[in-house]
Amino acid sequence: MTHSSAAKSANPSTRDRIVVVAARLIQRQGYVGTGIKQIAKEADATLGSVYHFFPGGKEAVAVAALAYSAEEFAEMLREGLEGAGAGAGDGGPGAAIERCAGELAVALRESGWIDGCPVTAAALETLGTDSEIQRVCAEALRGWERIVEERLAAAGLAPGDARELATTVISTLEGAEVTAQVSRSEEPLRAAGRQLARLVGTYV
Amino acid sequence: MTHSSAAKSANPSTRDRIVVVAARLIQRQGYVGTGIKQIAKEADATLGSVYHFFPGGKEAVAVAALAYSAEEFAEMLREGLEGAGAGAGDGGPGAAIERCAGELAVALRESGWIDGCPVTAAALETLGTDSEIQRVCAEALRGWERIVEERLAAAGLAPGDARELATTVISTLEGAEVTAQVSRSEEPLRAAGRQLARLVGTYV
DNA sequence: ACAGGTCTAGAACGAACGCTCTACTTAATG
DNA sequence: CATTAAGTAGAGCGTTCGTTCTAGACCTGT
Repeated sequence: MTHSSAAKSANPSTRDRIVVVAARLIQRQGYVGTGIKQIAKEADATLGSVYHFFPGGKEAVAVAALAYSAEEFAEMLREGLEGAGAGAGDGGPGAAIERCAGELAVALRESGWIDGCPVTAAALETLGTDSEIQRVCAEALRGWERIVEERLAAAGLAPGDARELATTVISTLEGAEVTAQVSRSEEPLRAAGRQLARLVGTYV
Repeated sequence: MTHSSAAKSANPSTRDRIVVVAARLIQRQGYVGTGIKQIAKEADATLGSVYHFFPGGKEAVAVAALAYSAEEFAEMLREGLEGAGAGAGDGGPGAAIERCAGELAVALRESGWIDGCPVTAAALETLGTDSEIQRVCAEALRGWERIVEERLAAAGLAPGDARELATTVISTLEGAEVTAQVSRSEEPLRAAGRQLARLVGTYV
């Protein structure tokens, strides 16, 4: 780790401010819809600073921003899932996943339905290209799946079941988030949480 | 219906060509990433023609294109689900949904992983705005949910269950499609299909 | 023949895009 | 104090964006 890796300290460096602002803007407006100049302005930086820290230009900024967003989301996922022990005392992994979906729903509503999944928008826009952005998004999804998979395995599921279920959990949360944003309602995420809990319940 | 509503006839009108081409381009590159001039060029039309048929400009073209894509997808969904009768002779609605997921996976692979859900990309990009595009995307999702809901209700599910399951099915397919595109693999859609079939099976 | 829509054709506009460039200020090191 | 690197600052490059505009081609009814 370097001396400053986009931490949310009280006095973030210029580079960190650029990464954090870019992450938020890309999350809301997508990769194509977010301009370098807008990033610079909202991060209280200048164009010169942006190109100083990211000689690779817009794509390099986006890669750093997406990696940051991905880790942020992974953290949220880990915290949300760790509450569920291996036993059934707290409802098991199904209840934990349902709780995660609920948290996502609340956060989404509080943001005015605009702060959705940080990588979906960027990933879809750059599908045709062979950009580095693709790789970061793919890694993010794999990483999130792995977190869920380990949680399910810890709850006693067979490795194959845990793997396939984890993939589906991430896909469902992803899709439910989009549906919730478009319909401006918590219900898709709530429904997805309940159904996922029911589905997980059929394995334990 | 008018005399020509973007039908795939042998001699499509200029307007229809614009709609079809715009639908495909927006599906692949998103709303912001697709230019009016690119649409005109690939549809063998001129800028003048585009603005003649769509005085509302780019947004009007996108609205027509998304409505067309939405109906196209709805058709596919209806055909995929109608095979499943009310009885369990053909596996029931769960198997039908799994078959739909399989069809999506094949079509996605054959397109080189670029022809995903026609409305997701556009919906995410225009979330912050109060554009008409939003409304079309929301209606599309609701329409697809209704198709699945009716299919589940016809299979004997309670109205409440059918509704909530339908929402989850659409969300999951949506998310699994994105995941499949990003990871360039059929597996997310296959897994989602199997898990959805299992989930539906717990109701019948 | 002629008038009046419908449709085609593309030049041109102002704005915004990503990016490059030079000039300036600050900080650390000999 | 001199030197060098790091970081800040923004004007300006060429390009592309969505849109507007004028002009011509085509068809139909009288």
